[in-house]
Order: sequence, then C-alpha cells, then structure tokens
Amino acid sequence: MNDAPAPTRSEPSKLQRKLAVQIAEFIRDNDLHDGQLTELGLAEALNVSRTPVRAALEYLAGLNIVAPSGQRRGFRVTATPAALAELTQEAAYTDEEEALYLRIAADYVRAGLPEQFSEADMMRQYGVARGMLLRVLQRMARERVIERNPGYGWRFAPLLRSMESHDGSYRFRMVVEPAALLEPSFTLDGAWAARTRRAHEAILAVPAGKLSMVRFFEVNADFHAGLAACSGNPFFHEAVLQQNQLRRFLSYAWELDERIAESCHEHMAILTALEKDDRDWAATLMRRHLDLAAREKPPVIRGPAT
Amino acid sequence: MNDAPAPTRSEPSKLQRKLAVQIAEFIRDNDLHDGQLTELGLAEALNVSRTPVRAALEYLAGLNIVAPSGQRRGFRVTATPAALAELTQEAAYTDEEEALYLRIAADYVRAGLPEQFSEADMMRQYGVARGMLLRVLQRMARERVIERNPGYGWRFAPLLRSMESHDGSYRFRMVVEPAALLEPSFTLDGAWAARTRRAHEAILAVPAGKLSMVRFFEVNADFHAGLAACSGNPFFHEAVLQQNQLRRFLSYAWELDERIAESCHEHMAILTALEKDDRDWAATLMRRHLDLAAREKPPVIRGPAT
DNA sequence: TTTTGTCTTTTCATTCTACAAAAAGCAGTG
DNA sequence: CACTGCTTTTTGTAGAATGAAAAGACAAAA
Repeated sequence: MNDAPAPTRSEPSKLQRKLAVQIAEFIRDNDLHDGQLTELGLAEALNVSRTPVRAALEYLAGLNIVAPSGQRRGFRVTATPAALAELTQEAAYTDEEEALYLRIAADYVRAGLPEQFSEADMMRQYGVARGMLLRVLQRMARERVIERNPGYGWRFAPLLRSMESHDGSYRFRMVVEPAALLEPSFTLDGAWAARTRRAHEAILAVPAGKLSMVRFFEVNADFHAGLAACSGNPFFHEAVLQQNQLRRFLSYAWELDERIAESCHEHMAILTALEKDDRDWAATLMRRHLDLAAREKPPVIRGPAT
Repeated sequence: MNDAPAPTRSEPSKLQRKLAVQIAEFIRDNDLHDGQLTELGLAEALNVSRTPVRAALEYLAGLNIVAPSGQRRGFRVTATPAALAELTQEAAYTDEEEALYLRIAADYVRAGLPEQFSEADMMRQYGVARGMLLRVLQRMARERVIERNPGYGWRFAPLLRSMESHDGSYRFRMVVEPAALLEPSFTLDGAWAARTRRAHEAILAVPAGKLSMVRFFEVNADFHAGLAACSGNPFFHEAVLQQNQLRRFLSYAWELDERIAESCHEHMAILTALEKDDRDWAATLMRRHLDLAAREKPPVIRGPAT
C-alpha cells in the first residue's frame, strides 16, 4: 500500500501507529484541519513523551497527511477529513492483534472452539507466537470474555454465555442506560452529538442491501457509550462499555435485520429529546428502544463445541 | 506456624494452597462435616485435575483437617467448622500476592505513590521480583484500579479517582442494587442468607471498640454481592463485584464509624423482607440503606503524591 | 519563550531454556 | 464399578539476557 514514497524509513512501531491514528482523531475532534500541531502539545494530550510523537508525525508526513511547516515550526495538516477517516478505518483492519481477536471471536460463534482451551492449543490452531496470543487473551480477560482456569488453561467466561441468552443483558441495560440520562451531572456533548447524528444519517443513506453490520455495530456502540459518558458518572459509562465489549465479541453472530433503520430513528429521537433538554422523555425513549431491541430474535451462536 | 509435624513434605504450590482453602469452603457450604471426600468429586467441583486435589488433600491431612478413611476410600473430614474457618482466614493473610496488593493499596491511600509509575519504580520500592509484581498489576488492571499508559508505565485509573469522590459510586449502586432485587429470576439462596445473617450477628456481638474494619468490609461486600448473585442475572452480580473491588482497594482509608451497627441492622431488615418474599420493600430498604451510607463523611484519601 | 534537534538514560518487550506442576491415561484394588 | 496409585505427557512459569523504543535532559534555533 504505502511503500513507494518513503526513502529508508523504518517501519513504525505499534505505539507509533496507534499514535498516528490518535493524532488523526485529535485533528478531527478539535477541528484542526489546516491548523498547527506541535510535538509537545500532542505528547501532553496523548500522555506520552515526545519521542514516539515525532515518529508518528514523520509517519503521517510520509502518508501526506501532515507536512512540516517551515523551519522549526511544527507540522501543518494537509489532508482532507475524508483522508483522515480512511486512515482511522484502515488502521483497524491492519492491526494484527485485532485480527487475531476477531478470528477467535468468529470461531467461537461458529462452534469452532471448545469451552476450555490451553494456550498451546491456540498457538497451534492459529499459528501465532505466544506473545501476541497472550496479549489477546489478556485483553479478552479484561473484557470479561474469558477467564483463567484455576489450573492450566482458559475458558470462556460465564458472562459471555449469558450474554448469548440476550435477555439478562437487555434487562441490565434497561436499568442502567435510562438512569444514566437522568444523572444530575448529565451534560450533552454537542460536538459528539452532531458527529453521531451524521453517522446515523450516513447509515440510513446506504441502500438496504449494502450495509455493513460491523459499521452499524460501531455506530450503535458509540451511541450508547457516548450517552453514558455524558452522564458525568464514570460508573455508568464503564458499565455500558463493558456491555459493548461483550457484544462486540459476539457480533459475528449478528444478521442484518430490518430493525436497523428503526433503531437509527430511535437513536435520533433520543438525541433530539436531549438537545431540548427533555431528559425524562429521553430516558423513556431509551427504555423503549432497548425493550424493542430485546424482542428481536436472538443471534445464532452455536457456542463452544462440546 | 505449621512446620513441626510433617516429615519430609514439600511445600504446597500456590494452586494447592488455594485448593485447600476451596475444599474447606466446599465442606462448609455443603455441610460435609464428617462426610466423605473423593478426589474425583472435588476435582470436578473445582474444575481442575486430580493431581493438585490430591496434593491439597495431603496438605490438609498434615494440618489434621482431613484424614484418610481406611483403604482406598478417600478422605474423611476431621476438623470442626471453627478450624476450617481459621484456615480460610489465615490463608488470606499469608498469601504473598495479596500482601503486595494490600501494601500498594495502603500506600496509595496514604499518598505514598505517584499518580503514574513504572514497573521498575515498584520493583525497587517494594523489593519484589518482576513476575509477582506483574501478576498483581494485572489483577489491578482487571479490577479497573490501574491502567497501562500508552507508552511506558502505569497510572491509577480514572475510575478509582471517582470512586474516591464517593458520590457517583453510590448513585450507581442505588440504581443497580435495588433493581437486582426486582429481577424476575431473583431467588434467595437460603443457605447463604443464613450464613450472612450469622456473620452480621457476630459483628454486632463484638464490643464497640474492638471491631476490625477489614472484617466488616468483607461481610458488607459479601452481603451486597450475594444479593446480586441471587438476582439470577450475572450482569448485576458483575457490576456489584466491580464496585466491591474498587472499594476494597480504598478500604485502608476507612475509619470505624458509628454506622456499622445501623448498617448491619439495615442489612438484616433487607434479608427479612426477602425471606418473606416482599421484594418491593426489600428494594426500597436497599435504596434507603445506600442513601444513608452515601451521606457518611467520605473517607480520607490523600491520593497520589503530585 | 516556545519549539524542535540531539543525545543519554531508563524502561519494558522479547526470546530462550530449564523446571515445576497440572492434566491425562493406565493399572490395580476394594 | 468406583475410586485411588502411579506414570507419562503437556503445560505454563521463572529467570536471565538482549534489544528496541520511550522518557527525559540539554542545546540551539526561531
């Protein structure tokens, strides 16, 4: 893809690639198109030192997304918003770790994995080094998708199993998510709301058959998490994030259904209510929205092979 | 402590010690005093193979808690319930990993730790090997107490900081915990309820000045988690467990206060309501209980040194 | 004064080997 | 047949060395 222009540029490290994406998001979120970027500013915003920021900027320069602006004056954004979005998208696909995560998720859903498994099993099955596998397993453990066995091996976590049943999850969310909207500290983040609304409209604009379920999932997850974040109470936010993580793991089991459009409209109605500061009504709509979604036929998960 | 009687017995491994404790709990929970234990039965119940179970049983035999019952007929319980409880208690104190966890927690509360830190910092400060430190840090990360920095190092998680503020946490719990009691699948576990009640009575029986805060914390945490478990919806249970974990980390900041007795009475009132299957009233009492607790003056946490 | 360039120090990821311990299978006893 | 004793196989962990890369400090330029 991008191996032509650069002279003898060493490959960016994982962190550097990640920072490149984060810088792109930083530009987007702060509307810095054609604005200035300084190493120190970015380093502080992203909580790292200047060293990896510089490498990331050079990498972005190689992609013609930023360009050095004159002598000792930092970098200037040269890419369009569209190009930035593309970078963000592409990064998600080319991340090896993410790829392994998704392969495991897909196999789980398709009954390709046993309930319990050992690290060696997985290394053989997926042909990856222990290090990477371990990182992925640790991530899954943080997300409560798997757990360690007391002795050797791992197993898919009970929480995941009950996520499959669909029911308890929605009941939990029907308690938590409307309540988040009613928190006294709730403040709608206007910029975020506008972005989300655009994303929903974009989905509605796609012709019926051509919609990517993955894309809808991301927009949907971000909607629910974003609202919880606005509550100003991190515990609500955390709870929603955790639900999202478990749902993402199972997302391969999802099928396109006719509720997507309705769902988008319900989301937008909730946003509208919140923009009018009618939080009671927004909470009611949210409860209703989740209730309707819960009635969908549950996804097909063959579950672990036994 | 226990190095006199055994002949040339090799020290039990970590898992074996853990299993020994779990076997003790298994005996207690299933009322197997003077009952029979088989290797296979225990192995299946605890989700491990027979090998570590045998080692754990031999270890317990060395402590005179179980004894081989005749030829090839497994083991027999010989210890009193009290002795079992003592084992469980002691195990918690002598676990090296737990000890490190608590030291870090205590230092955090007493402003002995910076907001961000590196693994090497910690290895120096606590004089432990990387392996153990890493395990403890991973555990803290799972519990959402700390997070990795994008580059090097770790930092105490935002969630922990807001736990300190006390407020959001209680508001979250006031939403989740009463709702758990109202779940359709809620079924009170009678055996657990009886045990919990006894534990509360034991606390009330202790003379005012002599109460261990740690002990109260454990009983309190188990009360809330146990009820959530009875809801039959694992997501409620998980949410409460997570709150408990964060609270435990900060528990060094707690001071003995006069509300302990009241708190116990409130707990018991909730149990009573549930035993009469009056779940609405139990939920109301729970909400009230949390509301009162929230009004307590927040604990003193100096927070990280800056 | 702010920002980048350069350099040094520190930190952590990785890899390897050896080893302890858990799982799994088989044999034998009541 | 149910259970334990014993052996073999497999697994994961500990420890040490290496190297890549992030942090941090200082100098220099705008």
